[in-house]
Amino acid sequence: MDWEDLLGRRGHRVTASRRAVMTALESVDVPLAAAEVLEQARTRHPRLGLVTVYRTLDLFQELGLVRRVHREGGCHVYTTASPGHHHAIVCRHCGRAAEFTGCQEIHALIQRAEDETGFQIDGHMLQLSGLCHQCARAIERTG
Amino acid sequence: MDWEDLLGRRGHRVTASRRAVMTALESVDVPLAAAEVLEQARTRHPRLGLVTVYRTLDLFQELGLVRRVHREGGCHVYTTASPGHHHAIVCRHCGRAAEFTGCQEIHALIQRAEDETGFQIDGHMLQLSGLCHQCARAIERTG
DNA sequence: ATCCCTGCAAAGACTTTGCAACGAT
DNA sequence: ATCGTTGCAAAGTCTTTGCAGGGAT
Repeated sequence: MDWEDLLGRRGHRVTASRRAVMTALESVDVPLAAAEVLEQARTRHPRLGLVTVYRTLDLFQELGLVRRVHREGGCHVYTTASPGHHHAIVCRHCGRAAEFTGCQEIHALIQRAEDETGFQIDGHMLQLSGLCHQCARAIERTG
Repeated sequence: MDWEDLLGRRGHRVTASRRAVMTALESVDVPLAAAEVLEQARTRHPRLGLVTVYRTLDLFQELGLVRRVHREGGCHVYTTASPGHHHAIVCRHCGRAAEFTGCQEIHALIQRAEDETGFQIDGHMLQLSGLCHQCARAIERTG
């Protein structure tokens, strides 16, 4: 089912703001903070405000359309909650992102974590950090 | 090695504030937010201020004495940490936390990701979500 | 036309910074 | 005596709330 249909069925309206927020999240493969969603979404809908971004992300999360995860440094990031899932690698220097799919290794780890802790684990979010090839070389040169 | 010795060796001082913070964390088996640490610790050291709690928790975290984990609702909670690299999992329902050890599986995944993307990866953030044993059972019973 | 949604401003929650006094070594 | 540490106040970051006008249905 399309997310616009879902909104309609739950009595919510489909607006330009909401389309812009959803498009922003769909256009990148990295989770975005609210302020980053705003920046992205304003390219399509310049009148958009940060408050609306927060409210829209809350709504989308309630409907299961996006997932809210924590980021080191104190703010939350939001990502589309597609059933198929991906992991992101973000360059700490230039922000370039690469996507990395498949997590057989993580499933094994989760299995072990469940055994060790007794928790029933139903989701995971892994983000790798480091330097992309270009930045790693540039930094090597300049010391 | 005792944490007070560790502080000394790294050039940090052992103070009443730091003892009060450490005792507060050790006295409970649930992770505490900074404000909760303050409340606890003031029973032993009434002059303690919130700023010092934050600074002390930061220091302890750098030294690997406490672990900072995220809690739904926007603030961080701190818990005493056993040495070594761990990941924390927090129960989505009651907030109880557990640690699990080792991430050989992640290292294998990182190796593969480096080969595939050309990134030089030097860190990872893994967040598991789920329910602790008690909450999983409670929810099962109530439907 | 209805009433949900939006943007602005302001408030709120959590955390960090500046600085002078204090205290562990 | 030295210099790391503390507490207060103030500032900063992230997020939520109040309200009147605007837009989807």
